[in-house]
Amino acid sequence: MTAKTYKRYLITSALPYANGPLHLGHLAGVYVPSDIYTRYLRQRDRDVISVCGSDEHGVPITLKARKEGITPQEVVDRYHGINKKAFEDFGITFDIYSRTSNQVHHETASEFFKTLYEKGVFIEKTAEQYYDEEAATFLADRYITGTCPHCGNSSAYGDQCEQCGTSLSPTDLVNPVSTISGSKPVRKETKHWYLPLDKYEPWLKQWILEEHKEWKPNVYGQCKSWLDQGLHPRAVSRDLDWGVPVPVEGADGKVLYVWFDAPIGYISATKELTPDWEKYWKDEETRMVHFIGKDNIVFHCIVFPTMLKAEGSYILPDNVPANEFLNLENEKLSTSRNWAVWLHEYLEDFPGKQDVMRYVLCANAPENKDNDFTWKDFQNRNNNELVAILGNFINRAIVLTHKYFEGKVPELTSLTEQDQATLKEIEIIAQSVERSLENFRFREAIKTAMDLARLGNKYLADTEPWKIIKSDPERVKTILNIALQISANLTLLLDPFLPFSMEKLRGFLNFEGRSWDLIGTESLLAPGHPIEKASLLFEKIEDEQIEQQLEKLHITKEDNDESAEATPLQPEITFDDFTRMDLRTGTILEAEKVPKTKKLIKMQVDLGFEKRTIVSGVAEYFKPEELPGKKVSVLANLAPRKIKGIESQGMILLSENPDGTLHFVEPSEKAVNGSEIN
RNA sequence: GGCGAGGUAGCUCAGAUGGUUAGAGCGCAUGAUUCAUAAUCAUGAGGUCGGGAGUUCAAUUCUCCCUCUCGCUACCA
Repeated sequence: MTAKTYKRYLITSALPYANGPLHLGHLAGVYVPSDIYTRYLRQRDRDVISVCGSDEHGVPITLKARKEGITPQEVVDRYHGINKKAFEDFGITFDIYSRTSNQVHHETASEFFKTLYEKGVFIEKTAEQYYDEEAATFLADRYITGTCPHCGNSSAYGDQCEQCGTSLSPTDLVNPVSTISGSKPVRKETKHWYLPLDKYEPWLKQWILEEHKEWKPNVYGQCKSWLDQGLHPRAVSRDLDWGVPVPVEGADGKVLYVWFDAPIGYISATKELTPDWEKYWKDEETRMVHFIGKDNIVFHCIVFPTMLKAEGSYILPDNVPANEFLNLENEKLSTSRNWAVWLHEYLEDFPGKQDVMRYVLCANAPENKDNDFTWKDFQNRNNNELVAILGNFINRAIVLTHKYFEGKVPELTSLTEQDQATLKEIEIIAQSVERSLENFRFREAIKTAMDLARLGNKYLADTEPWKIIKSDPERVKTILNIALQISANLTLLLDPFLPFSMEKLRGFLNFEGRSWDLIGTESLLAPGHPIEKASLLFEKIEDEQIEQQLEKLHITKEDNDESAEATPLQPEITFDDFTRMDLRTGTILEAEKVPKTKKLIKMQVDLGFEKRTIVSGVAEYFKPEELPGKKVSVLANLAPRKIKGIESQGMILLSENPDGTLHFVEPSEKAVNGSEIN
């Protein structure tokens, strides 16, 4: 809660990375809340702009381009287009949806770097890195493959071995190879710039831990965790040819690291939007709010503020209402496993139902913890809430008006106590919604807003106009007038949440009012004002539609299980290569968990001619007590390696299923310990 | 293993600087009602607030330990 009042608002929403399409998780975590908040502020006639755009730099995009044989620009053009359209289709109304590959951004980011550079903010460090002489370029970690020093996988990447999951540094690799030219890279010195986050630690502690105790617990806690662990300088440049070039002499072939470059995208988008951009970024009377997912907390709460602080002339975010993650039918969303509801596919299956999804995602937003999206819940909320409560109330009010008063708003005659209480309630509800929105409690806000429709239903049920129309038509005039005023108020109150449906409802009512301040007014519709015949605001979603969606996911799951993308075959080796591996049969004698680790088990393995101690990371799938007696295959001549202080003398062979489960490669019972495996 | 977040009715979630009968929506049951997309309205049944110990006159709310889920981090096949 900010005691301070602000003149204007700058809303930023996390820049989606332009190497894939958007799914429900993105919408629920970031864009629906940010859009609701922005629409609300606009409706209050606040000076507000909402900026977003595609994050288009970074190594994954260059890799995707290489894989598909197109340029990085072509990759980002494609997804920028798709995602921009998806946002528009869902009514996410950014004032600008820009992109970091455009010129304004390049200039802005470049200038920002230069300012910090000239102020002497950065630390310069020179380190050895692999260089491809044929391609005349330094190699990003992902562009180098080689043999993993841990598991012997010969196609490990420079940053990680996907076979054993170890994170690596390129210099760890045995026999490194450049994936660009296939040549053997050489080590060469290269200079990089680092942002000394550690120096800003005291300031960050004061700013966040003391001055922003009102941030959400998940955000505050995450920041505290980082600050308590101690911050380290972070490199802001990379050797890569895709990105914003480092604007310093002698920095050829270097670009700004994508995390440095991306948040500046908020600034450049604003610049592109308005020549007045500085008043949004450099005036203390602007309230800046970052909408992000939890994966971005550290960048928006620690790194970017540090950059802004170091630059000196920018304001800092006042709040960062980060959401947690959304699961789908009880499983984590996953782009690579296609476990997602893609925005464009949703609209194909449910055309015109943007608001239904907006509603469900807001009502069940992962505000405090990870939440689950299920199709059944989607159907229930649509049928029981949007259709039964909201749509039905509107329909009742309009149908009755046509039935009794030829579609003209009847006049308000005398008000009973209940009438007055009902009208008063509108304002109370509106204030409550307002409070929730100001505090970024969107699920509470939408629930409260729906109470207005509930109020309408209750009012009709209590006053029973259909009963008294014959005995007291004057009274019915008042009743329907109030029911219609509630409907008009609903268009105002629900507009931030359900913009498409409220547009439609305004059409039914021939109502043009948009201002939030009108809410609570009891004469939004003048007596005699004509309204249209109602069509349905929301329609029921049938079981078959839900089953279809579940079937779709079911198929995805089967595909994943069965034809799980076969990992590409390793490069061919010779028979000699093979014979260098000494594989033996063994039996596990004892096994115990290595203390203070999550996955490691220490085993004694009988190889017949000797006993070995082997440490293996299988504790997540096997209990130590079930291991003794198990036959295993052992790579016996692997160089010993110290793991958690224990020397592991060899490696036990395991196969890994697509779902990550591990299984021993078990020789048959008849195999004698120590026998060679050929 | 360390750190952070979370574990509250069948489901999805609120809440409490510790204090009388712990809340909402959906679902369920019963009743009312028919203007309405079999929609609505009322009433009700459901919870030893993850488990254990401690502090206190009093804990679901504070402290400690344990456990489960998610994330970050370390270690790692």
